[in-house]
Amino acid sequence: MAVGTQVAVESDAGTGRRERKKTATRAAIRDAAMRLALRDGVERVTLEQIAAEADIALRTFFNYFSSKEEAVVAGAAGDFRAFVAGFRDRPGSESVLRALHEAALVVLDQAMADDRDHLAALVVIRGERSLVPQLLAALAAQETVLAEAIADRVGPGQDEGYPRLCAAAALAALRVTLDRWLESAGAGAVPSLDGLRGELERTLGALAAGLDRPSRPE
Amino acid sequence: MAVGTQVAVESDAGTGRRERKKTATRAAIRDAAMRLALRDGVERVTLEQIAAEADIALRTFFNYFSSKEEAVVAGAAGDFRAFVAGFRDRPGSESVLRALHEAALVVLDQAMADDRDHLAALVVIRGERSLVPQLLAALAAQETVLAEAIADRVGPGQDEGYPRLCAAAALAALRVTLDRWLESAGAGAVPSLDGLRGELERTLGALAAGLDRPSRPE
DNA sequence: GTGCATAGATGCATGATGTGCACGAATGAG
DNA sequence: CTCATTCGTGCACATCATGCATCTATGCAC
Repeated sequence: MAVGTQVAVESDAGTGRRERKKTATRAAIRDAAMRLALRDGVERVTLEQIAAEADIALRTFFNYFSSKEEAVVAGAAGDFRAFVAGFRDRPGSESVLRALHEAALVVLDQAMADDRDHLAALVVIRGERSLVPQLLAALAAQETVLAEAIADRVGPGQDEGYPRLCAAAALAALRVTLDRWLESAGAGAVPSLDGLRGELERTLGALAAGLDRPSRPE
Repeated sequence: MAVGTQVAVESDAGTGRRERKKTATRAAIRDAAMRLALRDGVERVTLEQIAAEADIALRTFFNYFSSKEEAVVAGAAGDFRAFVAGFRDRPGSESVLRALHEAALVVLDQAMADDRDHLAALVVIRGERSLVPQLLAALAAQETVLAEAIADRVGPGQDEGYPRLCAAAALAALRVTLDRWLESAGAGAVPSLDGLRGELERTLGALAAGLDRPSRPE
């Protein structure tokens, strides 16, 4: 490898060649899984194919992921982690939901700037029922982390249950918003990012304003 | 069978012996899976054991569930469905969140009155990481149904995204509340149902009042 | 009741998944 | 260079999951 080979996406724990190789292998597997799943459908791809595509032994696959689904979802899961990490970095002047909103926008921008196709993962997942559980599990894992971050942000001595409730509701809101956006994509190509931004604004606004509604009088 | 043999929990589609046998078999498998999972741990139970316990052929298992996890989670999934169905039955005089709250209380009461151990499922699931995805998937499935029910309740022409957002946030809130309650159970026995009721009240109240909070000034 | 059409249960064969174990090669530390 | 550790790999094995063919029970029409 020459000097400035390729990019340095993801969290390349730059310490030592070993670590670098590991993250590279992990990325290779993830991308291979995604590529094949996109081409043939998740169900019709075998681990053997993925291993071959990533140029590793079948047995090695399990050193990185415990199932095919986990590998395919890994990309999206990484974005979730980035989102939560981004939330932590928001200035304390922003309220909780404001910070969540801004963090979401930052992740969106990063995803667009990145070469990897972040949309592909979501599109595949939406189309394949078997991936939903894994995606939700990845989301739930971040929910715990996010709850801690929220607890740190609002400080102690507050409403005991607020952090987890807020984390769960916020992630649910983001999930629904993203889902509706992808749905509206459906036929056409990428439907304006601005539409997504607007939806985000409205959704989180609704969370802030309160979710109750009267029933239809009739 | 004599006159009043046993109970009639679940949704015994009472039409014909065939349907009755099917639901009975399904329940037998579900209960067998739960019993064995509770005794030995989900991972250490094989489908063969479950099939033997439920007195069916291994192959037959797959006529009812597509995986061991699905069978174990089936009980909880049924409660979710009951909850959403109960929501539909709430009078139109109640606001959306009010109706959700009442429906939750009704399901709780039913679960307590029932002979089947509804808590067991949740306890097992909490303890076994591999079940989380399946549970979340079951919840997500009901999220769609709930969103439709909410849409019907508030009537058309409203905020386009409200039903799904509300459904997702409400189910997330219920999940978190239940989880916190089970967590607090931990050591001791069943920690007062009234505690759970109170938590529910506060959680849904928070959803109604709005979730934003200022960050810690410091 | 008789006979038919269909749904469900079962067995068999087979591919795919996932894990424990052991060995060898690459890596990093001294 | 030497050693300890980590990681990749092959092998064996149990389990999971599905498609196909077959057999049986059920429901229905008459």
